[in-house]
Amino acid sequence: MPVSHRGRPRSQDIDDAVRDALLDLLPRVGYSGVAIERVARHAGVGKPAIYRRWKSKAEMVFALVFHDVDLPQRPDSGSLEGDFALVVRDLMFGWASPIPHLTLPGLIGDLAGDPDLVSRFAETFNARERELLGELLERAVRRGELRSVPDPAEIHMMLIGPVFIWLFCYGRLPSLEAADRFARGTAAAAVAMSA
Amino acid sequence: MPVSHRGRPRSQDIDDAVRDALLDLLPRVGYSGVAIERVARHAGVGKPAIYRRWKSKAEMVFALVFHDVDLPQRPDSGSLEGDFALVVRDLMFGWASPIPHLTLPGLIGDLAGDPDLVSRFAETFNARERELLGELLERAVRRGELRSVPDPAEIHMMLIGPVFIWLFCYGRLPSLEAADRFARGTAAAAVAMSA
Amino acid sequence: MPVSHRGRPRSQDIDDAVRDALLDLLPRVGYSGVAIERVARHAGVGKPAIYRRWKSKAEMVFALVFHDVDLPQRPDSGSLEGDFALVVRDLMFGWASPIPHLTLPGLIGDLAGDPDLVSRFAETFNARERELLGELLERAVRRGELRSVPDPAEIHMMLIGPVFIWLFCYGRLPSLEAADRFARGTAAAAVAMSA
Amino acid sequence: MPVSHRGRPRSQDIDDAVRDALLDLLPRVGYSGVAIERVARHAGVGKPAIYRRWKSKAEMVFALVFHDVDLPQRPDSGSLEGDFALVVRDLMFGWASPIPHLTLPGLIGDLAGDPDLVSRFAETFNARERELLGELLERAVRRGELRSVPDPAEIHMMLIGPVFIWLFCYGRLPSLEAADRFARGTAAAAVAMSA
DNA sequence: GAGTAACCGAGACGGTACGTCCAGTCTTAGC
DNA sequence: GCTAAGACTGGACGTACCGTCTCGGTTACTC
Repeated sequence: MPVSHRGRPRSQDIDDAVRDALLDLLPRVGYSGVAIERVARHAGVGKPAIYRRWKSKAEMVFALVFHDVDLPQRPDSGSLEGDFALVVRDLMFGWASPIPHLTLPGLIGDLAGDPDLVSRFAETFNARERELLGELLERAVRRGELRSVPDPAEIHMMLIGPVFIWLFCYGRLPSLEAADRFARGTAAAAVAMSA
Repeated sequence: MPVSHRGRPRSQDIDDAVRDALLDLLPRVGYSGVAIERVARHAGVGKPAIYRRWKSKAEMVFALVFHDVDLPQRPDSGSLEGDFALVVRDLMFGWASPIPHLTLPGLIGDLAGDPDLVSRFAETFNARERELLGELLERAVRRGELRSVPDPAEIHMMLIGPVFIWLFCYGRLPSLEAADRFARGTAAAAVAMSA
Repeated sequence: MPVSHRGRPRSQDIDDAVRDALLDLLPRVGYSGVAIERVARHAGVGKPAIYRRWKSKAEMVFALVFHDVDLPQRPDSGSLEGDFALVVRDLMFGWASPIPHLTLPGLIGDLAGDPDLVSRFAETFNARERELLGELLERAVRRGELRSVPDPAEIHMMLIGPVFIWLFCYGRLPSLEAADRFARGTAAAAVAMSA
Repeated sequence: MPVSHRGRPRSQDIDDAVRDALLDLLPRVGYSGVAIERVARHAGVGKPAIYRRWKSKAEMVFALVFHDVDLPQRPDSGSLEGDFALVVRDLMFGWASPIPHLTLPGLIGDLAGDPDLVSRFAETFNARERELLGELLERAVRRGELRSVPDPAEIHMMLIGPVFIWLFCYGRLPSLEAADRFARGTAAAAVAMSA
């Protein structure tokens, strides 16, 4: 059933132009170099058309860049440690690719000012990941590696936190060996936490 | 031997005024609300006097707020898990206090633009912490909990990463139980990684 | 016979609400502070309802404020000079009252863009005044002060022009003495122009 | 002795570019079509550079367009009426030329909001004209046409007022005959007012 | 007296312009 | 010779407003 609109409907063309402009600008000038005015100019669009859609740069970037990210399928590697290793590698390569690399830290820096956006970020951005983690942990329980399923959110933080720090506070990717060590360590941590 | 300067020496009064102004502004307006111009106005100082000392807001905040942070003494709790628990609690309460809480994510967001600052941040900010962690891990080796000392930097990331995510991506402090679970998990991870 | 309309007739309530809103806003914010949107908001009415009635702010203000101005009765003072003195005083006090004072110069400034409105303004706003002036001049002819009746429009301009300049370019009312001097001078001018 | 400046001096290039842009835009789009933003864009200059120089559009237009207007020399025509006729014709053609024609009414409309600008406008714009009128009236006294010199400001208003009304309220130039009638009438008025 | 077509009011839209804040630079004077 | 202060330029901010368009609903003619 179509929703009834009260005034003039929004132009899809503008949505598209803004998205294109943003995805063009982000890798070239980084999150802090993206200004609403610049996006508007680049998209050939007025600023209020953007402010009508999103109430801040953070909101816009979140909606257009991070909202609908699809997570890769992760095959069963046969062990919790192997499964975690795949997750860590996906994270590393996902966040090291230009747009997330240039966007994530700035976006998180802007989250401070908008508690509502924080919760949506937490929910939307991580929900699918936690769901996948849940499945993965259940497999480990079935395998007998874990006694019970720990809170996937906590495992999630233990997996992404170190990668985030490494990338954005140390400015470099962890080595593959280090990544595998993380995976091994986190697998052991999961065991300890599920006891 | 003191270095000989050509020309007028910098005024210590200005350093002090700027530091005071910054520490007054940060908790009131947050990192993003701090503008060089505003700090200068608040401190009754010209902008070039600030730009002469630090080349950006990030640099200034880093130098004045994070550079000389002293870490608390951490007694030997008798076990690796207990030692980690103390570290995690210190982190939680340290980062949750107003200035770091309002400053860290924005500062990390700005690090992206300045690779040099990233390294200094990594070195300075974490060096002492890694040193303390090293001692703590050696104690664990002596106790027989660990076979060898893992890279303190990696353990450091595993401890601070999840806390960072929790605080700044989820917008809330972990519960004390969760913090202790982290400590237990990370202790197990250290064991696994030192094998 | 009333004209037959196809469709829904205009609501008188809206006309009234708009007039009230305009007359409330004008003295408070001045001509330039009156925006169609603001009038509409103040009147609790949609903008198109206003645009459907008048094609611009100037048109609306002209129609609602200046169209139906009634001129005061002017008794026969016994001499052309005395009659002119009354006209000048009426003008002075009329234009110095809040709404015309805040409205006239802005409205005239906007006339530039709308030649059609200029003519309606010239016709409507001044027609009655010219008519009264005509009577007054005829009285002067009958009295023998003038040989013939000069063009009332020209006399009109000579009476209102200096008052306009004084009020809106010099920003103050002429003194009563000056006003009387104007009247005496213009009476002499009328004599000279009717010769 | 050159005045000592404390900070960076203003760029003459910007003054020139803004003046050029304004004088290019005014005849093309009229006073109301001139926006600070548009002038800035046209001049390739930032808006604050304009706001630093003039606090409003009216101020800028007044300063750049009307401040330094030179009045034409007016030869002695041999009679007060003839002298007035020349003044009226100068006014007519001066104000009918594109820039004043498109600018004056809007500018006067904007004066309302700025009493300070009103006085400067009154002083600067009219001072020279009043001075010339003073000379002209003294000539008439010497000729014996006037007994004494009336207030040049009042004569000024009687000359420019009707022309203003004709041009900007009636939207057309007076005929030359009408202009001459004005001159004759105003000469008679001056006689009556100087008695 | 139901159908229909025109017109209505409200509100959201796209875009221009507003006036201000701030980043970063330049100029002059002082130490 | 470097410092300090102040004024400068221009990019970006977030908002008010303009004039238009879409929409559901009302009204008066038509059949």
